[in-house]
Amino acid sequence: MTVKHAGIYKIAEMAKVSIGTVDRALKGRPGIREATRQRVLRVAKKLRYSPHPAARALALRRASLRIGVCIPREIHFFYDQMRAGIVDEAKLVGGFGIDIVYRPVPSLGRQEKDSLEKLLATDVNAIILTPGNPKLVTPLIDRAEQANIRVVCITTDAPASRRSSLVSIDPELSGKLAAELMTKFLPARSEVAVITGMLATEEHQRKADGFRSAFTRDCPDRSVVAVIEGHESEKESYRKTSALLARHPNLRGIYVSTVNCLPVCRALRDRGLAGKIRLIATDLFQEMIPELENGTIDASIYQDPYLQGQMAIRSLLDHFINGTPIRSTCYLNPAVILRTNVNLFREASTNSAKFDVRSDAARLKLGGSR
Amino acid sequence: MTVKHAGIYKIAEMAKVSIGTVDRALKGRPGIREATRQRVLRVAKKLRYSPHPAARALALRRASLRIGVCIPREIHFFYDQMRAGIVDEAKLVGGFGIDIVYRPVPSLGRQEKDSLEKLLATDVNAIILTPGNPKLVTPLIDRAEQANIRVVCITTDAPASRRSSLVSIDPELSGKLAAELMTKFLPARSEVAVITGMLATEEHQRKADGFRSAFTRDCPDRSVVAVIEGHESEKESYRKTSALLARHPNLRGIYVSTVNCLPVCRALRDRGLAGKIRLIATDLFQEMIPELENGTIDASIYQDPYLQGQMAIRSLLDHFINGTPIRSTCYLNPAVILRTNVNLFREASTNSAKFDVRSDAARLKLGGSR
DNA sequence: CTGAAAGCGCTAACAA
DNA sequence: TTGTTAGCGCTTTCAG
Repeated sequence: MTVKHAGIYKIAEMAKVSIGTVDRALKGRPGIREATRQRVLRVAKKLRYSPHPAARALALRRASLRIGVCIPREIHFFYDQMRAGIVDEAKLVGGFGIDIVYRPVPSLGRQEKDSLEKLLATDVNAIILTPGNPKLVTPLIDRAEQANIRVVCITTDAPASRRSSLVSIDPELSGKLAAELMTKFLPARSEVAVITGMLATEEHQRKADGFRSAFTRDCPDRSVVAVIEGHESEKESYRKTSALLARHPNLRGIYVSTVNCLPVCRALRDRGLAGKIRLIATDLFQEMIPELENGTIDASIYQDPYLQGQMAIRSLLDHFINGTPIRSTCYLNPAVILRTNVNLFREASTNSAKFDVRSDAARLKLGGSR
Repeated sequence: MTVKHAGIYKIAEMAKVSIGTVDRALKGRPGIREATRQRVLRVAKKLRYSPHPAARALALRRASLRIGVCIPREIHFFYDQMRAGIVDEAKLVGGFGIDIVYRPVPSLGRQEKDSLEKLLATDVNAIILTPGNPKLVTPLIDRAEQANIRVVCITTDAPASRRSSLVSIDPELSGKLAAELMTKFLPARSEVAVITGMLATEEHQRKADGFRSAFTRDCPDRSVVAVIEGHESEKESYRKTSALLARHPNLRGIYVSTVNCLPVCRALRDRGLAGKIRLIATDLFQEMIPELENGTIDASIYQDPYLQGQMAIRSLLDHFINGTPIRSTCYLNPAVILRTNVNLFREASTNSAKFDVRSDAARLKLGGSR
């Protein structure tokens, strides 16, 4: 049976006060005697009161929920998707009065502190951010949470902070998934290599570890003959890959755990090894698509930034609107992209990459200005 | 710059009428002179009027959007997920006043006409359904659409009808995806077989076709030596699989394109072939998990009924709330499930299967009864 | 400290 | 055919 949801009038009636007082009690506003507040709260609890979102949205002229978004602008193909996910999801329930306050940083970790500080001054209710420099922002995150601002980390984490939630792909799982595919692609006794960014980055380290542990698990003939750091440099990656190929003529597979797979493709092609060595890449952008289609890249482990953006907003909405507690970590399933299904991804539709930044920024103001 | 959203008062002012008249014009209600209506509508269009959802939800006592759901109860593991996706998604924006009217059929195609007819009598704004018997329900779907009720088909289609939208996995793509994985798992010159339900079902036929065409594409040494119909019967599937294995000692891979993979696993195990023959299955349910973990099943192509349910609701919400036109078909990406990531799926969390049907039904009444 | 009352944008019943 | 008005449940201001 449906619970007859009581409103503040009902509470007022039962507590023998006016709705003004009820509101004061509920919102923790001053100007009410402690005893009265307790009484009202007790009644509210008994009635299982929860505010009617539509009524709130209507009464508040301004948006009832302001979410600050502090994510990088670069790398575009990745963060544009993330932003689109955030905006789309917010737009869906825009009528509730949700404001997205978009304060990007130029790239991961740059000007993070600044941006975050500005955001904190905007009286947002929540913040979505990609910590690029966890140590630096942890104090700010903690300060936000203390000020009752929910912080959701996305894609990258600030593990030592008090952030309310993390939405991301488990890097270890990414690595393991790549490894499982690789083992299924290759016969026993195969040599493979990992190409990463730099192992000092925790995420890269964990991907590499995940890959190695899963690849060599219960099959000691398999070996990871090299873990190479490309430092996100095209040149360096190309050079090191070429050297790797020369050094290991028996190499049968490569796992590129960063976004930097194109130089690897090039190196393979230049040595006539494209399609002969199994290549598992990471994420997806336009230039990768032909490589998937021509078979140079066998598969890609996709982080789905769009989905991550959506999920971050969703958990926030569910929390603020329905009172659901936020899950402290939400590990998403990495998608496996193959030649067959690459066209189903947003990155493959030509227009998805086109963003008119100005009009997009305008659209970001969602329901707050009605 | 943010568009200053005009309300009905503004329209009334500009058109020199009262808000009552504006409402009549906008809603197509009677009791208004045609000339006036045109004038009002013109003004509204110029002002790019769109109603404030929160205000509507508040003013309407009853839900502003009623969505009828006519999906099967069986097979539980599949349709329970779909229902959960629908309910969760609706709940997220529950405050808008969204009612889900749940009118299940016992199983796919059974009592469909009846259920649908009852639903049509409930004055819903939209219907989500899984046509099990397309020919039979097409007239009903058309009738609904004519009565301005949006019909969204989910998982299965009624292609000849006027349904507004289809949310599903492209069966052909499923087959192709399985084939691509299979080719990567196996050396050249491998023999494989397909086990399906019955080829008379269009979906099964298309999966099998997709698989065959992708598997034999640009590699004529590969061959699909058999396509077997299990007719969703455990016994028949087991028997036929065993016979298949006896008949084709060189068989290297099997693609099970229906949910009926357990008898195949059993047959493989009984002949000592588990883990030696590559097995690609379809969908996911609890009993499959150990088979994935022990390596009998190498991969599964997952339709994600939960996501499909979500998407169906989303497109409806986006349409009714924001006025977005409904995409006539929405093909989702089938997830690839491997041993590594199986635990990330809802089916793998033990409690996900537990539904208290009664309380769940109660919870279905979402925002309408406040 | 508490109560009363005026909206927020829209719907729908009732007057004119 | 058109206009007026009373809410929907909540926020907020202004009086007591």
